[in-house]
Amino acid sequence: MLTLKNKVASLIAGAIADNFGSDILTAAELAAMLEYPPDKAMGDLALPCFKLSRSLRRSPVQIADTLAGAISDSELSEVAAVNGYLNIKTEPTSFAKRVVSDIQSQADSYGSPHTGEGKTVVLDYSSPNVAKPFHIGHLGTTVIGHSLKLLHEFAGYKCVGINYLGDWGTQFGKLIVAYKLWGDRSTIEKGGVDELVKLYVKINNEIKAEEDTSVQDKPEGTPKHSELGDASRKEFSKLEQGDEENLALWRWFVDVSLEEYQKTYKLLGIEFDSYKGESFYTDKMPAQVEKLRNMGLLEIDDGASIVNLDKWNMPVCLILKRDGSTLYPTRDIAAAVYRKGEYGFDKAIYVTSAAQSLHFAQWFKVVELMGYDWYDKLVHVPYGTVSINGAKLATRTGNVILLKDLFSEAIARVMEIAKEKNPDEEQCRRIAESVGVGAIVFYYLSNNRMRDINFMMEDALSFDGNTGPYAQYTYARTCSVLEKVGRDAAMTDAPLGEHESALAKTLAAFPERIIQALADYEPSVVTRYILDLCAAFNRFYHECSIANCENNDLKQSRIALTAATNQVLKTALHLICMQSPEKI
RNA sequence: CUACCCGUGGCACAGCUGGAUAGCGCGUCAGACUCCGACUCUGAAGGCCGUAGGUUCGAAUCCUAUCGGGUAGGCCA
Repeated sequence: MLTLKNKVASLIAGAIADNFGSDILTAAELAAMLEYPPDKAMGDLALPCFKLSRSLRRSPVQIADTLAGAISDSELSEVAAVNGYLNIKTEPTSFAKRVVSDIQSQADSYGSPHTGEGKTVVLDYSSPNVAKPFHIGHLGTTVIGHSLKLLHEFAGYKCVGINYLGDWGTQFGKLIVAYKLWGDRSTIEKGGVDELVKLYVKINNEIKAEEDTSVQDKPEGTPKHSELGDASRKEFSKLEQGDEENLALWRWFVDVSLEEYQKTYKLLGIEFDSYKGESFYTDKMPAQVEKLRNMGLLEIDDGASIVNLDKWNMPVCLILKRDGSTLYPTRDIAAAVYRKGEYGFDKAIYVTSAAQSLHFAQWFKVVELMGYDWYDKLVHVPYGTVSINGAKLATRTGNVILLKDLFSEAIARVMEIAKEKNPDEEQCRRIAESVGVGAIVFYYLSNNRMRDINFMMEDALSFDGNTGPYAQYTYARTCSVLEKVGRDAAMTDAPLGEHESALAKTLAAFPERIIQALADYEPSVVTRYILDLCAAFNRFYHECSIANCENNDLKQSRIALTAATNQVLKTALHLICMQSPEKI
């Protein structure tokens, strides 16, 4: 695919060779030097010639002047030298013609860099803990992870989405005890994961109370103790040994939780390729521990087995507890080894909170020390923490918003508005789901993932300004216009105005934004592109009549531009987990 | 104490592989629809880019120091 930058870069490369007899810079290097001028009056592309000054041994002004006189092309209307900058303007009509015909011919694949063909990437994201609330804190990993999956698929990668469920650990011992004491099958069948959470919270409170009582009036340092805690450990140990009753309960808890998470995933249009959770890897850890021990990487420190990472300026990585049981890093290493064997990935992406950055840096290093040559294929993609309306998330104080509640609130608000326009209840429901959920997703994916996000309900559900509904509304508008005038139109030679050519330039920028989004693992690049495209289209739409345009050639061009916008918008919305309803 | 992340108009954020006059949205103020969907568009006010040095022809962007906020740091995940 020949982008404008590449084309201009090769023209410049040719001009440099002709006029300075130098080929020290390749077209690709020149393309990287090209930039977009701050003011469109200056041009559409610019080359600051300061960068060439040293290697060509001329002054920037001299270089710019020479190049300006040496470059001409049918797609370029003006090449001018201004204070050491080489400013290039495109000829709007032929440029737009090429962009739109690219979009028409490539359709759904327009914008794909095709860099992933024949490669596999596994993405580990969402990964909620069974029998714990699935709340707004999980939104980041879920939507960033899925968007990255879609982006990689778009680039041609074979993708494996893994939901690494938190489905193992001592919490299940607690849950089993709680269920046996206070639980009731039909209540849980009816109330789902919420009921499990209630049981879990209740037993944790009871254990804490017992522990506090146990040390009352005792000397300082007396170990805390609780009957329920003991019982829980015992039940978990039975579970580990394959006790049938406990295994059945555990399986059931997992199923009940998963069933509910699926509803949320369905709203987001997410499906995972694997739900192998922590439990799956329990029997795969000993081999890795053995390998570590054989390689002499393990040290015993205060009874625990660790890998010392002093040399890399990191705290020690704990592999085994004093009692010999495994830890988080152990399981992650075993999982990575398994996945490498199973999928032969070219890249393994983990999307988790930035709070876990050290943990990932540590076990990635351990994988390297173990001699696995794919250690550099592991990528941690962190994101900032979420607070709600300025306050931290806290289950205890009730400052949590469950994802299902968040989405139903959003859907309900859209329903209110949609009802007025759409009498058909079923259709109304579908629109409300895609717009309501889309509003939340768009809001979340609007900013740099590393920034801590303060989730403002009012802003997230707002319909004005740079929002999901604005983007979807713009898409619906393109559909509406095209329904009226038809989709089949090609660009003509009719001269274009500033709004048409601004739109064409924005459409042309899509491929490089996708490349950037992939390079930075940053879905917000796509979100921001969508806003740019919507703004360009809405300006065009407002100023230029499409259906009622009297000049038929111009009308054809405008229809073609609208169809191209429709195509690119649809692709882009999809890449950030948004639906694109044709009517709102 | 140590490491990482974030500090840009009242609010919430772009721009950060150095480049020409720092952008968008919300809010505020003033405008635009006999016209393809007004959930749209146009204009104005509002910022010495946390602070101080340094590198450079050129710094919001790179380096150093410092302040403020967040997160993590051996038996949780």
